[in-house]
Amino acid sequence: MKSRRPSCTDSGSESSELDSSSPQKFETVVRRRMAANARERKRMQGLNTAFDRLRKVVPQWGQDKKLSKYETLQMALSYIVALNRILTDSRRNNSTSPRQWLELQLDCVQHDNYPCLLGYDCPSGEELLQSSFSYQFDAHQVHV
DNA sequence: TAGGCCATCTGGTCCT
DNA sequence: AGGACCAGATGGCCTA
Repeated sequence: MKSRRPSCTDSGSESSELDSSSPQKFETVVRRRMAANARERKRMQGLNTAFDRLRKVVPQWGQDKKLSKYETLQMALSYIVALNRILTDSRRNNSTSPRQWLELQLDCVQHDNYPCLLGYDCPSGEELLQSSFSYQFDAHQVHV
């Protein structure tokens, strides 16, 4: 848990909602607000857990730093599209030999980004996928 | 020090 | 009525 903003309802409040006439009413409002805050914290923690799980299954080539939430979503989107493309292409070229299929995949390669693939010296599955997968970390854009 | 990212609070809206 | 979800505001931490 990171830093917490000084809380209105955890201590005292300037919220208009708290202009309650009786002390009992005030107490009820404060209790409700605190419960709502706790629920919201829990909800956001659930969301963050989901992001962490997504980060684990999404590739992070060359990124030693943890992906931001935005980057994680962009990467996931790009990853799904790339997988889908590979699946579609492999079905379409069912009759071709593995070598021919590989060559077809390499047609999609962005040669500027992954020059190692040019010489066919590292056509592993992951690199093949990477080649048709071009989420730009710095540009925050998907190019598939 | 500015900017990015994040956690938290809060009030509004919708749903049960 | 109360919970879930959302978006805006705010302030802390970190890095270039």
